[in-house]
Amino acid sequence: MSLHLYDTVTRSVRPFEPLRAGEVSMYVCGATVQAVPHIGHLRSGLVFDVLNRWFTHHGYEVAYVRNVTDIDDKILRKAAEAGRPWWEWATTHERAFTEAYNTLGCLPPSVEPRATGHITQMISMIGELIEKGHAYAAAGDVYFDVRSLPGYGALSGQKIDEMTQGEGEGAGKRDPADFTLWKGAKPGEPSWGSPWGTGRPGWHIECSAMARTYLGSAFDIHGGGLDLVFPHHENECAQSHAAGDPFAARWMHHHWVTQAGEKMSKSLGNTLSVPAITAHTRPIALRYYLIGAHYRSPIEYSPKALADAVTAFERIEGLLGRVAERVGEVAIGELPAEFVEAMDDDLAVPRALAVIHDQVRIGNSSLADGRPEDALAAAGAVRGMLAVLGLDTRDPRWATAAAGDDSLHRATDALIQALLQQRTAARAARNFAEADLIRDNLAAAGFAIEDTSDGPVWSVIPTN
RNA sequence: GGUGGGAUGGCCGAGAGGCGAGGCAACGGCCUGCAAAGCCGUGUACACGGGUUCGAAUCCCGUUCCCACCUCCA
Repeated sequence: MSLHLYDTVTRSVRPFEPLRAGEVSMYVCGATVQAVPHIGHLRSGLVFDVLNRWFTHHGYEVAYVRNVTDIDDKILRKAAEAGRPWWEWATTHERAFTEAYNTLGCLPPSVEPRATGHITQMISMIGELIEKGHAYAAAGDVYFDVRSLPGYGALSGQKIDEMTQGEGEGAGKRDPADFTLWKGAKPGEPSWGSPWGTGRPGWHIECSAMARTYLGSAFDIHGGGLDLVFPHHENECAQSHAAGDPFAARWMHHHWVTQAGEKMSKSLGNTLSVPAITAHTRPIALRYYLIGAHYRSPIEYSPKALADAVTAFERIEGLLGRVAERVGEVAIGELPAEFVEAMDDDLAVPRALAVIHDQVRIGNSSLADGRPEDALAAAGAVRGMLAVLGLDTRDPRWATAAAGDDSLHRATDALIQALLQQRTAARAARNFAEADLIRDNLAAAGFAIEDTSDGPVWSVIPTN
């Protein structure tokens, strides 16, 4: 089966066919940089990172745009509360997001355009909308005329007359459902010049303008969190269609991270930052955890679930380490067919992980049964699968101080081998008290010892 | 009020008419001086009530409960 992906518009999984052969264009709504990121935000980055990697695996040239909303009401308000310039506030938090994405191994997008860098494009698009009769200026603001576009509401399944309300009052608004394209300047707020007076852009127009700038009027995929379907994506879609752009060929939305059944969000105060977790859990294991559920299912966060995931990942690492130690270098191998099939089926990562664990068991059995070549093959497949998910333990980005430095490793190994020789001698003399003392001392220092049929093997105990 | 998504064994989490995904935990066994790791084995799970069917966790009808979006939100 070829690559199939779920499309929010048709509410079904359908084959993926790129607009241009061999290329994928993808626009993802990134962060509004008003606060530090929590693991829910990172899940978003992770979902599209895995998709991006999978496209690359299929040989596509991917144009991946993830925007940064660096001007909005909350940024202005929070910066003011903190007594800091809004641009500094935005930059500080953008940096925090970048760091968190990097920590979890997200490959950087092709471009990360900022809203404030594209005011010109937004103004010209708003001009087009007014010209075409889909927008109107009123009292320094410009609104999109929702009733002027017949298909409005198709993406989210909303009907204008059955909605609770629009985005709120607004002086010259014709319909409560109309939304703001341009906000007239208020004293003390940043503003830019425009044909309708000084002001700043509304939220939705930035994505329409930036998607067009980088991906053209038509592109393959538009993605984001489920909560963006309405109003954000509905409105983007409306603007771009009204301006004459075919816009996104399909839409993908991921679920979020919940705690006690509720969505993790700033306003609920049930937020968990990335540093708060990486203080006790290795980033690669956190990535394994956050990637492990299907992207359209919620992840119910709990420390227990995270700890279980860490243990499960250590099982995978265990095989890789064991084979490397006892057989030899594990190269990145071919992907098993079932793995490819799972990934092609709307990114069924849970099933893909099951394939990894099956191979881990095969590898371990092979090792136990004395079939090193089979073990090496299984480990290679495992490494290949991990690599495509961004979980390759050998990728330099995950390197830790202990494992990353070759000379340090050699020195450590020499010391430990000397101790292990003493222990082996003690065991041969059936002096188990001494043998166990050596093992206990090494454990206290952070090294695990395993007695295998090939002799003792040491490893660093992960600090999570 | 409108629109979506859910409820799966002790826990997490897939699946979507027949063959018990996978992980974690537990228990038994093998291996081991003891460990650790690993391997083998052990579960009659699908919110509830009806129905369709040779067969339903999966389809249909009804019920209960939960969550989200319709205001900013990944």
